[in-house]
Amino acid sequence: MERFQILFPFASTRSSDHPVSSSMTDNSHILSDFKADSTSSGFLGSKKESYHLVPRTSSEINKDLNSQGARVGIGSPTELKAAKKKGEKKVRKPRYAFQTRSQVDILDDGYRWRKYGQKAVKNNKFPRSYYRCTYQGCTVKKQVQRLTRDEGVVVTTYEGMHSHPIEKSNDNFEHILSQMQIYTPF
DNA sequence: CGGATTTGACCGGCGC
DNA sequence: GCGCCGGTCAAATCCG
Repeated sequence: MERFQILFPFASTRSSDHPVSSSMTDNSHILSDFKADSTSSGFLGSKKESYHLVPRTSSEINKDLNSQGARVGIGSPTELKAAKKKGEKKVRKPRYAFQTRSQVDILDDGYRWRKYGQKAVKNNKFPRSYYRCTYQGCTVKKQVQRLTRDEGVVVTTYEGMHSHPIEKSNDNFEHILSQMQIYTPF
């Protein structure tokens, strides 16, 4: 349960013919940016929430980069303290943050999302968008935010796990393949 | 007409 | 206790 890659077989734009191109080469600096920001940016750190990044050795980071591009796993319990209804949801929800180089904010992962909010973020000129999975009974949420520092980078934070099948018809192999190319520089 | 967005209001937690 | 801030709600609006 500590490997979250399965959450994200593919991430891409739905209708664009060309994948998220851009450079997978400067991932290294993306990661370091991420870390640097965590000290002062509004996204991480700051207050309580403290999504502290899992400590990694540089070699591990390298492995990650090799496997999939920048990915940051975060296991910070967002404990919702008050079980508002009947004391059912005191479950801590780990959040998982991903960084992706993309021109567009909407990364379609195969699930259906309904936007339920948008807020301006401090220290960031771009707004953050809040989405909820529309599958009945599914409470998975995600936030999407673009970095001011590098507007080519989109940070997606997932909260919760899907316990249902993907809603999209994934029979479009060509599409999937084109998505996979993103992660395979060779 | 029904479902998804938009957008300002609202709310709870935390720091001062 | 008050005000800021991040997150959510919900009414109005949009769009197929």
